[in-house]
Amino acid sequence: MTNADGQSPRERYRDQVRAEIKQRAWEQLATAGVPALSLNAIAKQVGMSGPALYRYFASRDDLITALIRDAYRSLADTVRAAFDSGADLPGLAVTIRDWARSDPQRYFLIYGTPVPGYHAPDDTTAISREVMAVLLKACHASAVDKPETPFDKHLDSHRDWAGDHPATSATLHRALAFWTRLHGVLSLELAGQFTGMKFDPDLLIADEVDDLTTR
Amino acid sequence: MTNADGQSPRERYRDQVRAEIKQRAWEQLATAGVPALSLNAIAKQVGMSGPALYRYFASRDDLITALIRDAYRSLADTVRAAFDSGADLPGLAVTIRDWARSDPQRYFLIYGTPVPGYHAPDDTTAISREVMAVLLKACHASAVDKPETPFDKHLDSHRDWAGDHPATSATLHRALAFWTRLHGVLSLELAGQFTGMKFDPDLLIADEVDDLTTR
DNA sequence: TGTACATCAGTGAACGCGCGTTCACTGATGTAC
DNA sequence: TGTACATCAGTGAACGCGCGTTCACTGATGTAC
Repeated sequence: MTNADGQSPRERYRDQVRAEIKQRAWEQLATAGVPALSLNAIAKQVGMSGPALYRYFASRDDLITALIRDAYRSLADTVRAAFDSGADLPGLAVTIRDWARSDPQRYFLIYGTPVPGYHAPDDTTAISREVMAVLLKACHASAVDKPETPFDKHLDSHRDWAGDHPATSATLHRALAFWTRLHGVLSLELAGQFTGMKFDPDLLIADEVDDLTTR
Repeated sequence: MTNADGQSPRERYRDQVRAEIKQRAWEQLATAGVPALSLNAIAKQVGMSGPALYRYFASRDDLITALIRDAYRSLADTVRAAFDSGADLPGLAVTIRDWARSDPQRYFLIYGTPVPGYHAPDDTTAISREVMAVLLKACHASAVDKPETPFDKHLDSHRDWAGDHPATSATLHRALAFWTRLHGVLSLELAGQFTGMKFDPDLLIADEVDDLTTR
């Protein structure tokens, strides 16, 4: 028997349990970080025995991979939704910052310290490009006349990477700088590196993004 | 008996062994990351039994703390040395990037994903301020006329943090932006986020720093 | 210079722990006639 | 609608592992007279 979703009850149940496992995993991640993520601990929180988890995830790595994928997906959806409802670059910056602050460890799962040897699944780079595509559109919209820099010329010869986007070097440049500047402030903020410095990171981000589209 | 250093032979030996332990720890860190850092594995590499390490470090956390301290110290010394031999902001950027690339995990030990709950020792913030002090000096030297932004005004009321440095808001602002911009590009580069994008991160950094002191 | 003692580096055995994972099995849920 | 069978979620016991850490002890190195 299949219901309206085209899913059998068993499939629905599976998805629900998978979701709950991931939910608990996120909680554990938020409070103790990746290294402390333990399958047995998660199982206990979900209310079942350790081995039962293996019905839903093939291994610990498999679970983490799923979390990474979800993190990317969530970020891409958030950014796209913001853009679609008319957010400009400063707006996108605020959106991304809010998203990151709502779960710092999720942000770091994507952009944090890489584990030597570990390679993220291929499809995450596709989602990553998806985010960049939105940024490119937003940067295209906020065009501004600026003198060309050597880096612009450098991008000129490597533009293929952006795919089918009709992006000028200046647009590419702006998208890259938006990304790196935002990440620079945001990751240091989330890591607590600004503690005691008594300034509002939000204003610095606003200034950095503003500098990109004006001046 | 004490020698010219004011150290007894035993003290000298202790320091040497401590240094070798840390050396092996760095190697392990570089190839497997913090979570995989194991006292027993290090001991084996140094050529002694596991428990012997406890003569030199009180615990695993104690060793990691020492590594963090050394990382900060190394960065501060490197930056100061570069500045003292006349490096300007672009030069400092290159110096820091080289330092980071020579041992990415060391960089991430300082600026990477924070472990929830763990707090770095207090004196590291002092070393951190030391680095910032050099940046402030370098930024002071490369003064440039720019229109005042809202963030400049914001810094105006929180300037105390810089300590005794005679820094204007604009200088503070430039030092902060230098730090966050450099970290933004550098950390994404080291994390491999630019893979396949076919541009030279070095040029982006140069451009970002250049934008700070000109234009 | 030689002897008695104290210091301290390093060993090997052991403890307890929690981890990821496998396996044989039970019992409930769905499917086919 | 009822029965026979297949599917599959979940359990409990068990395995092997490597971890950090403690402890009692040995043997070498330094110190004091």
